[in-house]
Amino acid sequence: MVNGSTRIRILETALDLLGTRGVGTVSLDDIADAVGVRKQTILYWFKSRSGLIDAVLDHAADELLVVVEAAIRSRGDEPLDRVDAVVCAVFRPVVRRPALLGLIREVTRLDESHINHLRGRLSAVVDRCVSYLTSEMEKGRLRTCDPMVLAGLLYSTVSGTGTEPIVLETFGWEPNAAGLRQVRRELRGFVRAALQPN
Amino acid sequence: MVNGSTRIRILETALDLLGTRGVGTVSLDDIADAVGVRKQTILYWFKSRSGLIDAVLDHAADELLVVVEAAIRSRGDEPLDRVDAVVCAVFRPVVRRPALLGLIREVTRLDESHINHLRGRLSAVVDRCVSYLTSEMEKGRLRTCDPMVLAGLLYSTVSGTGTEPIVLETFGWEPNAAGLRQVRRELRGFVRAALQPN
DNA sequence: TCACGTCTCTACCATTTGGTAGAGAAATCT
DNA sequence: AGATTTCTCTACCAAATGGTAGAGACGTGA
Repeated sequence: MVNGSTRIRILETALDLLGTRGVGTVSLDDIADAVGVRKQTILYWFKSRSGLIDAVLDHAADELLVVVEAAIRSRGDEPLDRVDAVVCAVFRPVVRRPALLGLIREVTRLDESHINHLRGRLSAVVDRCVSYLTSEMEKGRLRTCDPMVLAGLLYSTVSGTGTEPIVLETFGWEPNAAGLRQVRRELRGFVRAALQPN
Repeated sequence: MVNGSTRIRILETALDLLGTRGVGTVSLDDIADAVGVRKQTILYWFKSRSGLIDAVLDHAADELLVVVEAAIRSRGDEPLDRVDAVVCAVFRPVVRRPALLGLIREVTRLDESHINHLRGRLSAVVDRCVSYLTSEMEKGRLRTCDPMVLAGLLYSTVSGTGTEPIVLETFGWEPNAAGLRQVRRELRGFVRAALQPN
């Protein structure tokens, strides 16, 4: 069944292009060229540019949810280890698929319908993370603070790390694998130090 | 002298639009409409769209440099207070001018020449921050870690906070002044905890 | 008054955009 | 074999884009 194959290729390519170059600067022709088909092939599989974007957002959400869900379930009882695992999980796309967090960030540029679409997909995991942080704080096993704000801060730190390579090069960061490993190491230390119960 | 007034209005408006909606999704006509002139008036003041963008980047860099420079010089000797002051300084545009950090983030979408342009403007402050962190770490007054990476992490945290409002609403953040104050409070606590010398 | 620089306008252009119409190849079903 | 569905193509369109050409309004100095 050749079915699906083209559709998937379009989705993957669109995710990469939209995520790295921005929703506004990528045309259907750009995506079609990268896939190796004509624009009309894209419009056969997706009813419009907007429909394609929704599908790509879904695709991105799926990819992110899988790794985060796995990380939430992993490891032992110690909350610092567990937070660490989730941070590493969200950090993984920074290395392997820089476009992913970039695309999610792009949601700010889209209209209400796309926003709600993505929000619906992500809210479950977010809620889970927040309520986990809450319960561990109540037990005194994490530094006490606002868990929603903390979760958001953690996310924007990781997300910024992956989506502003150019700005961060100004800080002297090396945009290669070794540099990213170094960043991840420091980030984990940073988060651990920040969450240590008082 | 009416001179300059129109030019400045274009710069300010362009900064807001480009920063909030993204470089790719804002046309000269959009900017002209917002200013209340015709597109050709913009092209009288700036030789092309690309020239306008460079000028806007300069404008943004100026605005950011002023507040950061002031913060670096401020307050006493205690490094945690000083870092706190700089974080607050960079956080201020998040509240008063959300477009500013958004625009700087957009540099990732631009081409080499714009990138180098902005980098040249920002590198001095960045260097200053990094060498300050280095010297305080050597004195054992901050938790020891890689100062370049730390500076970058701090920046991406603040920047993410200001440029991903939509994503962060998913975390339950309130996008109003009170909500932002709360975020800033937590952020400062987070940074302080993370930098405490061991 | 006249010339000149400043500032904004209307009118236009080539290119690119998202999207439509519909035909042709090829597999699949009956 | 004939009919139908799946998939990709060429050809086109109206709208929007960045940019050019050039004229008109306006004040200022000689």
